[in-house]
Amino acid sequence: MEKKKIEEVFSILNKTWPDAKCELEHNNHFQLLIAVVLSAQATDKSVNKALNPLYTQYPQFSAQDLVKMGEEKFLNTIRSIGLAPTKAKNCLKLANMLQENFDGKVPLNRTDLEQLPGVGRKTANVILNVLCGMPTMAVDTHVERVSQRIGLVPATKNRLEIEEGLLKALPKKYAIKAHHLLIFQGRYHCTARNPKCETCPIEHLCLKRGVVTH
DNA sequence: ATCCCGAGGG
DNA sequence: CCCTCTGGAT
Repeated sequence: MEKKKIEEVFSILNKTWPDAKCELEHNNHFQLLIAVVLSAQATDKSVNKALNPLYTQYPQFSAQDLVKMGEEKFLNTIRSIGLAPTKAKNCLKLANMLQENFDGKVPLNRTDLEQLPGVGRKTANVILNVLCGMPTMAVDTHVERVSQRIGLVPATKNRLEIEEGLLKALPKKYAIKAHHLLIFQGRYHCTARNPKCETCPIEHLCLKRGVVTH
């Protein structure tokens, strides 16, 4: 898609969702990291629902607190989230690694983040974007679907290609916010099933134009 | 390519 | 009932 049209897409998305931001509740870096790890193949609503009681009771819940709590108890608090046993195991190991290697703090660079269990490129990109204001592009199910439907980048299922294509095509003005604009478009409008094409604010710019098949 | 796997929506 | 959700590790 031409640069001018891409700029128009993000301009409209920005007007549609001026307050687009991370919707995972957290009071500190560690809580956000845990929330993002738990959000894999799960809605942020379900993650907030499971973590809210914990974070309300312990507003500064930290890596040390999670280690003290233990895997079994933590698993019970997150049971309502899909893939819970794997995630609980990863979170405990992650908390231990933070204690041992990073003074209990969340490392704010890609290399260290991606060494942590349950943390891959997408999660690292979210952390760097939300906590550091870095212009990263976390490509998840929403960003992949939306950017492919609109035609922002050439058709591919390779998420790294999509990430690089988007970063190259993005107007710098929206470099930091773009990720959340695409998330909101995907979450509330360009949904996987039954997308609301009839009332889509960028329908006239979309490659699909209401002929989405899946 | 396949496995991990619960709630919510349609 | 079936599909989807801010993926990651093997």
